Amino acid sequence: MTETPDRTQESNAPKYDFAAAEPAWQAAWEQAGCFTALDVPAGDKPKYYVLEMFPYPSGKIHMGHVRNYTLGDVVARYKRARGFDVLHPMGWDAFGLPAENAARQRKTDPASWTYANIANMRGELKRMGLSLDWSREFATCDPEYYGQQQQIFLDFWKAGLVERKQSAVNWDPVDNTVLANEQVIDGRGWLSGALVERKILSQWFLKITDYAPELLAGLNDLPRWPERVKLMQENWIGRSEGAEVTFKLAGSDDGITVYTTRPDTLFGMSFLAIAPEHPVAKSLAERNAEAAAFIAECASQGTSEAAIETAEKKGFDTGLFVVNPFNGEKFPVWIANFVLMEYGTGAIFGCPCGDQRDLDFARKYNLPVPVVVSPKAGEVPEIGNKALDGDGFIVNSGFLDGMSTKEAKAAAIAKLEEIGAGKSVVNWRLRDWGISRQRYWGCPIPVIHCEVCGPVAETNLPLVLPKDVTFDKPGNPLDHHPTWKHVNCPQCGKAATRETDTFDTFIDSSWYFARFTAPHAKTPTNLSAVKHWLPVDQYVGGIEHAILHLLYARFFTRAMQKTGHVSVAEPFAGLFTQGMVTHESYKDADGNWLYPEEVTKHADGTATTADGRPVTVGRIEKMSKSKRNTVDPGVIIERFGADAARWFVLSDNPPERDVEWTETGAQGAFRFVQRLYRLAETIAAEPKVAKPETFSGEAKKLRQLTHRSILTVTEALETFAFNVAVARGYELAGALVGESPTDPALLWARREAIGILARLLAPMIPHVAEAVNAVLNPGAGLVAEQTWPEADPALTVKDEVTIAVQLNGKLKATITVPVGGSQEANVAIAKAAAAGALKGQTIVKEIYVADRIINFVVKP
RNA sequence: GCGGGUGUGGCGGAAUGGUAGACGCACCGGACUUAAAAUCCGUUGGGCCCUAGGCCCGUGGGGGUUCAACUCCCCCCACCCGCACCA
Repeated sequence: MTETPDRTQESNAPKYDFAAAEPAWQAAWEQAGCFTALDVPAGDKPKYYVLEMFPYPSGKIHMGHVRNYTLGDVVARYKRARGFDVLHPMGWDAFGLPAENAARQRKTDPASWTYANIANMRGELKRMGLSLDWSREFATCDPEYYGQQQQIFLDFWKAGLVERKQSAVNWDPVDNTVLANEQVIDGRGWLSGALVERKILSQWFLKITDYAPELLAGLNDLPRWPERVKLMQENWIGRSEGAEVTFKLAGSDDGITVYTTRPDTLFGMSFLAIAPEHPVAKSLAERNAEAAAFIAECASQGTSEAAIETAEKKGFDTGLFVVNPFNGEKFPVWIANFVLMEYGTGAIFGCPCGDQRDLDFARKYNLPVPVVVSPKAGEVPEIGNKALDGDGFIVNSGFLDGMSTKEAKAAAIAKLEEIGAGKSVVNWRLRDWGISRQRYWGCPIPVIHCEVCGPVAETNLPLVLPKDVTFDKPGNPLDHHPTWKHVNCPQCGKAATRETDTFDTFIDSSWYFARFTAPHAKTPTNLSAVKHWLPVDQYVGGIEHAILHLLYARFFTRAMQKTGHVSVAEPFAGLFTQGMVTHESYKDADGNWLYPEEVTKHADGTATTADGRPVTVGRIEKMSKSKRNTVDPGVIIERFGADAARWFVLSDNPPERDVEWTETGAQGAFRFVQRLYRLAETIAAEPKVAKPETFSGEAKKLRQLTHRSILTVTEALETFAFNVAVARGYELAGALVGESPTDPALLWARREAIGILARLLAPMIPHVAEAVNAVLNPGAGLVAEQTWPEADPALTVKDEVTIAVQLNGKLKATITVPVGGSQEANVAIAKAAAAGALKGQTIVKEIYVADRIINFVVKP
């Protein structure tokens, strides 16, 4: 009892104990059921569906998740306060390669690894205080989910949206395994190091190309999508108008058909090039060893378009010739590694003067470069190493001479049709969606292959993955399984084989947003629920998904609409794409990457390891495990609290840009949370006064700031300018710092300000907002259940304005005048204010923009 | 290679074609303290002039349109995202 309390320690302790408060407020929200929604709500509250891209359960949340889910949570909490009935669910994109890799390395099975990761990450997300309806949670690897997905696939099949086609995969000839593109490094298998081959397999496809026109046109119905995302999708779908032209092989009745968008340049032909997989190339390879060798070389380039296009342009002269239908001349046929079999007809005609790639190819193999396009009508320009790929005028081209490229296209097509050598066609870059994966940890494709009946639908869903699989040899464990694939045909009863491929995981993420509306329905969707909740009003995720995931989901939704599973065509009415989270990277003297916690930074800007070895501070890069420049959100939340972590990821820059995580920034956020609570305690302890009749001076100014803050924060939240909302929060809080006043009007205004501030910031820092509210109004309800503050219009109108006075556009003075003052009066004031600068100058012109600027154009 | 984006103080960034640098971080100075931390107050784009005060330069680089350009147009550079089997 004689112990003296350590006063130093006590005064050092933060007043706001986030570690105790945050879980307590989370429990209070849960108990009040603030965030649960009904599948089919009664009543007439408007609905708002907020969704963030669900995470892959890698084991721990990362800063990208913290940012993504905080952004979505701000929207969800804000919309709730605005009176919307909000649906804000969370789940797990749980199938995929990492679980199989973990199974191989650690001898665990993918399911238990995945579910353990989910359990851990669920805890971390809950600690963030997100306003999620956890009752809707599911993982895509739950049989309850993927069984419904199998049903959808069978419905698509019946509806004619599924087909079986040949397509190429990356084949590792040593491990006898199909490789993902990311497992191919510099053309070699990541584990075996063997040169990867292109191998053709029979696979399942969804006919996304049937919807190409709709997917393109539908972009016009998405005003709340970023323009750049729509542009990327438009280019990806790649509608082009051109012509198919058939070139007769010299001395044969056979021909090669090319697709071209430049029929106007047919007279500029220099060669014809075909893809290595083109039938003509293949048949040549059968009798020509050199051709076969070249084709094999091309096949070692891998399947990714980037790899093919960045590879050195190479060709093989087949010795064959084709005849140009316009001028009857003969041109050589080459096999070229940059011609894609998947695009157009797998063959092009080469016009070097009008296409850079063709020109590079012609220069490399010394092929002629006939000039047929000119920027000026009638002139024939010199072509160096730069092709004239823009619009212009046609020269040296017979009947096309003198026409613009646009006119010539139409004329050339008309002629082709007239002579029966070609026709006008619309071509799409978009290819059908190959959905077969030769892997275990995915949704089994519910098909049985019968020699008599062909492929037949599995009748007993869900078709569940077998658990007794081994990962001790390469390849697909489903295929290795001793019994799983051997079944009887559901139609004829004869012995048959199960499909051992699983679905592309992009399918899992193409309808989860629909399943969230009724996650426990016995059918894929509950129509009443999807009708009520879809489309998603605000979708939030990374820009890296701008094309594939979002396009697949748009297609899948249309296909589900056709098969009666949903009632809308577009899944996401609003889209926001966030930037990445970055951090400085560090290397030691031996060039090894170091984690931030291994690095000590010094005042002089240098850095060392804990034991004093020098550290090179590298570039700021996207947080990634390989560069070790990651910061664990769990550690950050433990040190600074969930609110501080949320505040920091919102504060430092606009959400669509990359954000750099910095220790000092996190500390700053922590201090703000503390300051806010301290302010509330200070103000709560001030005398409570009745609302005065009038406000003047400082009190009026504070009230004006408070009510303008309502407008500015509201606008910032509506437009995703969360960093601006944060700045306004700092501004209003800053106005409340300092000694407590005695003026009753100011006391009243301060109490009003801190209460409104808490509500304005609650979407961003919900825990401390509750704490502030509780200390100001003990016993009052939760902020999470309050409506959004409303500004008093009388306090938000500006009565004075500061106008810039410029000479020749350069600022010379500012004047503060009543809003709406007359031009005459304001110009007179401006002349007086800038009298010094105007001395000896003649005013040539006055530019007057009311309430903004006065610019005197002057001459000496 | 192709498609899409980004670039503003020491740092993150703000700015309907109209006062560039709001707000924050960091730094520096002051108050409080035996001291430190925390907190509070204040300074801070660069250069120049003799103070008051004023002048010049300045939004990746170069050109252009305009009374006025971070903002619009053209060319270039650097970095980032995507490229169909990573999610």
